[in-house]
Amino acid sequence: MASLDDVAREAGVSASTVSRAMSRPSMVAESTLVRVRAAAERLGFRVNPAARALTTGRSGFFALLVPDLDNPFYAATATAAQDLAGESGRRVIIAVTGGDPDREAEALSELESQVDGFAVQSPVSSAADLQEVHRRKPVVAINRRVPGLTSFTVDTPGGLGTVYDRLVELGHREVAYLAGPPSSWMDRHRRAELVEHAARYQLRVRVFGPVRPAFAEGAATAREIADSGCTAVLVYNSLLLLGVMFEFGRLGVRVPADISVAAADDIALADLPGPPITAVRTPADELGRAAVSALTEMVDGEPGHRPRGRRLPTTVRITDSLAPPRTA
Amino acid sequence: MASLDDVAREAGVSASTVSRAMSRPSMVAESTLVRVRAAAERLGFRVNPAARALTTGRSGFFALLVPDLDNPFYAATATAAQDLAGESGRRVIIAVTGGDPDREAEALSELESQVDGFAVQSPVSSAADLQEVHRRKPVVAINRRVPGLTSFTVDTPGGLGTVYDRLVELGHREVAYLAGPPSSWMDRHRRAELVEHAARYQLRVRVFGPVRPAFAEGAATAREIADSGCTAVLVYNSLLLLGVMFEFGRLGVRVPADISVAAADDIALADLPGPPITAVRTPADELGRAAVSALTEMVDGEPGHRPRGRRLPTTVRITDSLAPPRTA
DNA sequence: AGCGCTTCTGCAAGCGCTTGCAACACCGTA
DNA sequence: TACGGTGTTGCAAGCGCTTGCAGAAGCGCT
Repeated sequence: MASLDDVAREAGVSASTVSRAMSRPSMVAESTLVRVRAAAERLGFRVNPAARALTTGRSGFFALLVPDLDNPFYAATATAAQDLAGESGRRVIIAVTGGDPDREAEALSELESQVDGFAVQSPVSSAADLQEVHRRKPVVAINRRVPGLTSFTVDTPGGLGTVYDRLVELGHREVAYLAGPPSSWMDRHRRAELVEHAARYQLRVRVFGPVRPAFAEGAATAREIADSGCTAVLVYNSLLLLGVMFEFGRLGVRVPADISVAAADDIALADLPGPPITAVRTPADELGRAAVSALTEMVDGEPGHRPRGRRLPTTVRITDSLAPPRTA
Repeated sequence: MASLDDVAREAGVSASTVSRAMSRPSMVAESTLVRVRAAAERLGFRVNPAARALTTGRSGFFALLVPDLDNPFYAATATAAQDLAGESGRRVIIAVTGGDPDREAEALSELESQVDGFAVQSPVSSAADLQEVHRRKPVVAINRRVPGLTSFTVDTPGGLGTVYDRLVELGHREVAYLAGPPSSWMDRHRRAELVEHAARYQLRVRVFGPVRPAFAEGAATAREIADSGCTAVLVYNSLLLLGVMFEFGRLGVRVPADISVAAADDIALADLPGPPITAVRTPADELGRAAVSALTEMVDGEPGHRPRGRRLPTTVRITDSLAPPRTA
């Protein structure tokens, strides 16, 4: 593999000039630039990122920690993050933590010297630990608000509020909530919202789960929900809801005639044929992009600067998957 | 961040000794080792991978190129690959290519200097291009046999054969195949198998799709399949099949009374409640592990060595999702 | 002609680590 | 006692790049 020196020799200039031609072309005379580029081309030269990282202290990597990859929500975030990072010539290293605090901590410490910043999706570490890392490398939190860190969340509770309202309006009194993983900050948040609403409107809420947010888990819980007498069910995420509905189909439970359904995200529901399903649309990709762009800002901007976090708004799609309760 | 030198000073030895204590402890006297380790601990020292990469030419990264992350099959491969790589202290960089030859080529060339080897899942590049890269960095192919490269595939066609046999035995004459993405070598392979079987048994096969292997796409095609008069349907992957069955449920099409179903992988079907579904179980995780272990072998072993590829066997689960055709 | 500028380039040090080589101590053996 | 090992350590070079500094041109001005 050709090195800077090889190119320098080939182009008849010094290595420094080649280096500058590569990373700060504006510092180099047009004519030299052309010569250097030609030489580089001829030799098939590519800068060695490890060497560059060594001198600059920047690796060109961001790390994205995700609980798992099976969840399409995370997959979407990851994909979007990669794409945006690519635009500034960076890569995103995805580390799967399984939602396990130990693995998350391990990934953080292990990657600390290899990346320029962290985006932690649904972090399970303590705020203190995250802040600690943040003292050395930019850290942004996704899907959970962490004091002291730039955080991006989604206003799912707000969106769900709209759904509850509609349910109340339709006359539902007995509503099921199928909960996601207990480690999820988001899920806890939503349940709090639920309880509050319940109190306000004299809804009775029955919580099912918690479960892994997987299709099969949804399917496995469907019967229990159907038998519970609840006239509507809200589900932690769309994949789970598909599982639930899948099983409803097999059990002969009709939506919405027998039971109303809604999900807290929209990912897997997006292109479904037939009558649309009530969902709180959560911009997973935007979450990924926001995180990367915040990291980029921190790395490229002046040292102390910490971009503002945001709570991304959701849009709620109310459809005929919500109907008056059977007995009403 | 503490460096080797800092530790050396702290422990009262030379930097070389610290280096050896870190990477080849057996070369260092027990007593020194203890001292060095204590010093390192005290200073919170971690070796700088970029610096190490610079001298050794090894980054400790493998790259895994996948078409997309939404497909649970790929997600499973990726997760397994990461886990195994972790055992030898390596990381897997996941690059999403979208199944696009250009992006695949770009990822290959961009990552070439940053990783110790490539695992390319369902490669779409030409064999020549892949071999070219392989001349400089180990490359293993997953899900496609590439001459000159260690390749790992799954014997899905073989498994499907068993399913066909069973269908014929049950009296089916008109079978649907819902095809996956046209870029998929595997899919082409399966269709070839299908045609061959069809000829041999006087089956009539109707191909639907190709479609993206996503739940919604399956659901979208379900009606067409149901209306086609086929008495059985084989589906490219399990996620698609779930989509199909989901819609069947809504359409009132009963499985297996109205139509028999089977899928070419088992991922999303695994923990489903209720009567199991006929599937060719494809060991996605094993694929990921095999690839990583081959790469490891090439990197750690002697230069010219190229591990043998394998075609992983599938196990077929025949269940009551296959039944005699309605009209039979 | 001489001055201060700006623009471009090269020198050389250094990023943090690995590793071939040589130095040294210490051992058992001849 | 002298010798070849063996085991342990340090020296120093070097991996490929970046960057502060200073020198060399070239410029428009007075």
